Amino acid sequence: MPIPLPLVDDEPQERRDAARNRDALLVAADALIGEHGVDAVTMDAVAARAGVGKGTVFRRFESREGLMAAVLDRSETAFQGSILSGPPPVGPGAPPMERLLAFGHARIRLNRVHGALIVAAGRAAARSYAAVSFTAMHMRYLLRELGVQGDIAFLATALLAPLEVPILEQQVEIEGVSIEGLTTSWDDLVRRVVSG
Amino acid sequence: MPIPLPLVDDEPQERRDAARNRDALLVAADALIGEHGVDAVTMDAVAARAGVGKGTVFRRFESREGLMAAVLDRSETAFQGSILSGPPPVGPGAPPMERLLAFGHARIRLNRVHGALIVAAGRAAARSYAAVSFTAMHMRYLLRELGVQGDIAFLATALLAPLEVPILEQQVEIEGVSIEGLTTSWDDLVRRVVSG
DNA sequence: CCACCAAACGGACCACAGTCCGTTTCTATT
DNA sequence: AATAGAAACGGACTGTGGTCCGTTTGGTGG
Repeated sequence: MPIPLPLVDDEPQERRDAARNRDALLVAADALIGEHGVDAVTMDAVAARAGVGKGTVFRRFESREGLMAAVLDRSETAFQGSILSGPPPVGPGAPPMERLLAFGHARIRLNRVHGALIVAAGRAAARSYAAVSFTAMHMRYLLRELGVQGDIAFLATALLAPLEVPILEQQVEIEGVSIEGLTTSWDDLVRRVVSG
Repeated sequence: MPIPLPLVDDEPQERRDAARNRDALLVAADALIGEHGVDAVTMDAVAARAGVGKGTVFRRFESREGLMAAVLDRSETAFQGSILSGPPPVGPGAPPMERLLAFGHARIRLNRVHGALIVAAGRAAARSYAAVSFTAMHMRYLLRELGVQGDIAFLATALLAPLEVPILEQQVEIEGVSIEGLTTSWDDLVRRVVSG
């Protein structure tokens, strides 16, 4: 009589149909976003495209934000991968200051590309795969490497804040700043904070 | 035959009933927010309370965000007043660095109090009485007074960004930072940026 | 005082996020 | 293979933001 051995896998394990539907929904959402843009994608449409009822969508993803966060997850995971094991200067191997600057540039580019999706994911993004906490953690790590004194956690937040989507949008769309201008200004900010 | 003389007042001037309704709607919204909190206030409820049709609400304020921005406007105008002509150190009279720090503290307090309303006003807040652009302008002015070199506009944005409502909320609600901790950390950030 | 009409009104109507609950499907157990 | 019960399903239903358009009203020129 083999005992179930609840090792790492303590989740009650998803039923086969549930897993299938989750995949189908993510594929459908991804496709619809690609075709019509994030803002035009409705939950009914996603459900219909995946061939499931609407209730199923909400059972799996809680809310529209939750679904968007799940879609976003793929690209965020890739981003994390490039930090953890990608080529320098974003990945390991470059000196901390170079990594820090490169990280910011990458984040700016990514936030410009996925802006609408990130906004649509809202606070659900923070809850799910913890994009927020991962980037903050990495930031704090780099600041520590650089020997920065003071409230590292807050300084990390403060350096990340101007890279947030709404602020980037304000700068680019309304004040007409270019991406290059943005990155060089951010570099300046980083140097001030680090050397301060 | 007197000519209409389109002086400063080039707006076509609001009709009497329209003005009355706009006031009634703002009063109703204010009251409902006070009674039930921002998130529980529906446009139907505001219309009913003001004794007008729903169409009228949207004619006046465009959207829910627009209405919230209009309600918010009062307190933002007061805030601006305290900067332009209030007592130091927020108002004029104190040395720039003191004013800058005091400004941040005031903004943090205000954003904590009006958080939900500010979020509900969303991007409409930026459009309307330009809370965003006013604070940014003031910030730039103070940085210039302090002789800061570099991209003043961006540095102003960067110092303002960690004071934004969602980031403040993240810090306070999730990371459990106290308001005092927040203000002293922000002070540190300011000193780094200014002296950098 | 009247007639005119642009502006404002109001509430039925629509679209979409999110809920509810009776029905179906999976899987563990025998 | 049969069965039971938990989990998942689906789609009708609800609440709310936002639109539309036929009706009313307030200002103006005669």
